[in-house]
Amino acid sequence: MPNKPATINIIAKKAGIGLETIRYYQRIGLIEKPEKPLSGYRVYGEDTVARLLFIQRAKELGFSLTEISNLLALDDGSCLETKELAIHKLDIIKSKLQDLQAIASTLEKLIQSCESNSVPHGCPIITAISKK
Amino acid sequence: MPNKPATINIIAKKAGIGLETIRYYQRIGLIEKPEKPLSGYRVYGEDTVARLLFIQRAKELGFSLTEISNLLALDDGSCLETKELAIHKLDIIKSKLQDLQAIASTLEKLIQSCESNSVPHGCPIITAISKK
DNA sequence: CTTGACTCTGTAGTTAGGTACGGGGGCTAC
DNA sequence: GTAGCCCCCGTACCTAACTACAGAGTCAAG
Repeated sequence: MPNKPATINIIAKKAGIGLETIRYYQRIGLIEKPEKPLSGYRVYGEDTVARLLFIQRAKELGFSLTEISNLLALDDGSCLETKELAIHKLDIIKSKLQDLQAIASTLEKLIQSCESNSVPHGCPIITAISKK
Repeated sequence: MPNKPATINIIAKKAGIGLETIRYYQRIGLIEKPEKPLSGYRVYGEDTVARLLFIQRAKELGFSLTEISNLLALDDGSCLETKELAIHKLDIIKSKLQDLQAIASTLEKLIQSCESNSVPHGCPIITAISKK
């Protein structure tokens, strides 16, 4: 017996994703449905798996499904626009990083001061962060 | 006439937030409603404005409202308990930082690869995200 | 040929974080 | 004393990204 036809559950496992999620992506047009045999189950190709893996990876990079949809639509050559998107995303991430670094060091200091002199009543954490 | 009583709309403007959002925060217990005069409008204090500003800031840093609720709850416990929770929060922040740093450096590499590639055919960003 | 696992389609529910609205009443100025 | 804001409360609606489920069909093994 040759390898089984790749039905939706098979590619879901290959892509490490739930099959309901795949159907959801189909509904919103993020991936296409293969032609349905007149009567039977749809069969998927490796390209679908690749696309799903791309989506997963792009999600990890902080792209929304809408942005991913745009990215995929740009695949026919418009490198410049893709770069713009990536740069924009990087800017947002960088400023988030700075904010987080600031609060991390603030928290670190507060924890240290908590260790050195026990504060009698009410920890100053809230106040300190509010004042930032 | 002295300054007007701080009704919900006044503090909404002070905190730079919609009044519907404030009511929502009240519904989910993130902020308290001041006592309502037997018949009349609720009046808010500066502490509410401060709390709202804290919430705004913490949200910008990527905390969920639930996490913010926990952060705010730190204010009531003993210093020891507060410290424990602060340390836990710091751990969370640090791992968020690592994730964001990983994302940022990946994006940076992708953008660079785009710059060094002069072929307007098959964007390296798309290609790179597809692999891995 | 029956059984059980799987698929298809459509629709409904979920969580997070709001946003909007309608009916009722209070507050203030003219 | 009434016009025109503003507030209160409850409820409904919204987007994103799923997640679940019902009912019908299909496939493959025994």
